[in-house]
Amino acid sequence: MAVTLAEVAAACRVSISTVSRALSDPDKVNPQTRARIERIAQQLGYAPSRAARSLVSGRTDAIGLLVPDIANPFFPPIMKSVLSRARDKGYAVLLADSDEHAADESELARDLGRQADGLVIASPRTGETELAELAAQFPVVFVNREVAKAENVVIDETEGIREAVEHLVALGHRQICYLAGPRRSWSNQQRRTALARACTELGIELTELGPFEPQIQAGLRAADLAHSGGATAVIAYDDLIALGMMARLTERGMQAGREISVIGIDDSPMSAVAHPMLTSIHVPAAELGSAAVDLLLARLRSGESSAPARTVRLETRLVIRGSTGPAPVDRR
Amino acid sequence: MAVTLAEVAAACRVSISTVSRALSDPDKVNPQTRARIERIAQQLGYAPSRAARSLVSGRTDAIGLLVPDIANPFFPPIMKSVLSRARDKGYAVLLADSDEHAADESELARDLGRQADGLVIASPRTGETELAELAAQFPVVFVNREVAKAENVVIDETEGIREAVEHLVALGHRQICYLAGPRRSWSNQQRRTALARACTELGIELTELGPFEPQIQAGLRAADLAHSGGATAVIAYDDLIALGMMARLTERGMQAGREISVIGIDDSPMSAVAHPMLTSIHVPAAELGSAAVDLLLARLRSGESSAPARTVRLETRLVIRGSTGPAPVDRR
DNA sequence: CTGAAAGCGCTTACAG
DNA sequence: CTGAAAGCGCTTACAG
Repeated sequence: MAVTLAEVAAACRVSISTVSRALSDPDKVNPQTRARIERIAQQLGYAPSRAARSLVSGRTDAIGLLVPDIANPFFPPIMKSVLSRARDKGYAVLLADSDEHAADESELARDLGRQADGLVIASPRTGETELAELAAQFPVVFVNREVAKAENVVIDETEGIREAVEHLVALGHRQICYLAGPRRSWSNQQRRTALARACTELGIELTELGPFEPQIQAGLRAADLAHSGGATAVIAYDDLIALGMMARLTERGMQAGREISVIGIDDSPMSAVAHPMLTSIHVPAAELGSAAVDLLLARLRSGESSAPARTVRLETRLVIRGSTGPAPVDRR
Repeated sequence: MAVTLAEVAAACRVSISTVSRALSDPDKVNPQTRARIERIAQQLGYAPSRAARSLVSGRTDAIGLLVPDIANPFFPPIMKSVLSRARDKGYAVLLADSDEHAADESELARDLGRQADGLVIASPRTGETELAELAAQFPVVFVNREVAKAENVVIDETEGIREAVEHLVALGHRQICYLAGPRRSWSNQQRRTALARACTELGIELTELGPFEPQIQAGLRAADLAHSGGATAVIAYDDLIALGMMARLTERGMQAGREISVIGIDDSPMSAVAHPMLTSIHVPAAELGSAAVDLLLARLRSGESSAPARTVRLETRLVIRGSTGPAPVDRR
């Protein structure tokens, strides 16, 4: 079917080796014959067999990307930057989605790992031990989770969360409710810890509801719970929960920023759709993806063991919009 | 590094051929030795080299998926169903995103095609001729676009659009404005044609604005244009434009379903976030993806030429929510 | 600068 | 039922 090196060689009346060199290591070949070979290869529509090349090189020139849920708007921006960075560097991307099933992550990752040179695993829910095993087996970079001795790209929400709490305090809120994400989520732990510290330092009372799945549906449920609980301000685990909460408030004739203030985390593009627009903690999604690819490729280049595992930490900041406002007087 | 057939063979004291057969064609091998081989292969953690297998079989067991923009919520549900169906059938998925650049599609598709057994291309913007060339070069299934002589899975919006127009007529609207999508978009053509016919048949006046990019931002712009144009109802090319329009209306103190009715197309999950919730034409995204994979694998199995190209057509229907309401009396 | 040859890890007729 | 051998399409020392 496809044109092979042998056919090009025959057409050029040179050996296979020469064609191979002319195409992949041009300096080692006479400029004139090289030019001729290149021309003829072009005419014949020669494209090297990936499988053959891979068999001898031991590389696949592909990386695997594992995500818990493509439909969660948090991930597409990360994925897009992974794709574009990978492509720039000559790598294809194999995709898998665990559909939020922690139990499937390991198997999916292993399958990907077998077909790729390395893996980028976003927001894994799997236990630390299992992830460490994965990282021992394949070159892996974790995104949005810090696994000991592995390479990670994480979000440092300390600053963004502190800004959020200060913002609420300035608006007169004295009690904040955290709408927790999945119990086993690493970033949920990070966020609640950062929040607890900020509240303590600023002398604010902190309560918690949840856990909630990172889905709009869960946010609807959260809204009624939070409101009946008497909170004047909530910070949600993510934008989806926050947006769901706002939708439910509106449905009940209330409005975020008036009866109750709502802050999300992620600052996904959807924030602009809600009314009022969602105040959210901005997470640099694009950098998350490109940093992950850079880290992974650096590791592949350095040949496994050499460099010590690194964790890249990206900053967050608060983006203020309409869903936060003064604490209502009667509830303050 | 990885365990090879030869190592397993040595450990079992049989030939490579026997190990190969025991593992991939068990019937051809003595049950007892087979059991022993399987056990030892397992112990050694043997996993066949994809590259080697691919080199002899000529297959990659991967399919390529090309999408114009992962961040557009229309695509993730389709992608998820492609991923899950492909996995069920033992195929990996290579992903590429053209970032809405029609000019890059062909090259991306060609690159994917070289590394996969076949391609699923969603909503391509490229010209018909070029797509036909692609389809001649690789096994391809187009999603959301009908390319002559190729395999396609498309949406038949006739029914959904007719329901939408009937719905608006019942609410007293007599003039509908279509917020057009990208000029070269195939589904934009489909939608405006279906809309024109429905309006003619129901004696409704149809105007058009645009083209607009399928993004929230474009919807904001569309809102002011549509409102100043005097329309009492709009049908947008997709949910993103519709949602952007609603956000802008709210910003200006108006509300969809009151001053102006808004209908989207796609019925993406985001529809539930807006207030009021968006009336939209439901598109069966999951079926779109699985049908595409089924069609592609059928083609791969049948070995190219045999079966004639098929087009699978999926039905749409209107989902009524709060963004449509009676035509305002003063403008009617 | 160029060619012959070995080898990457499998699968699969072909003998036995 | 099992083994020896050829071959899939490349790359890369090794000679010349």
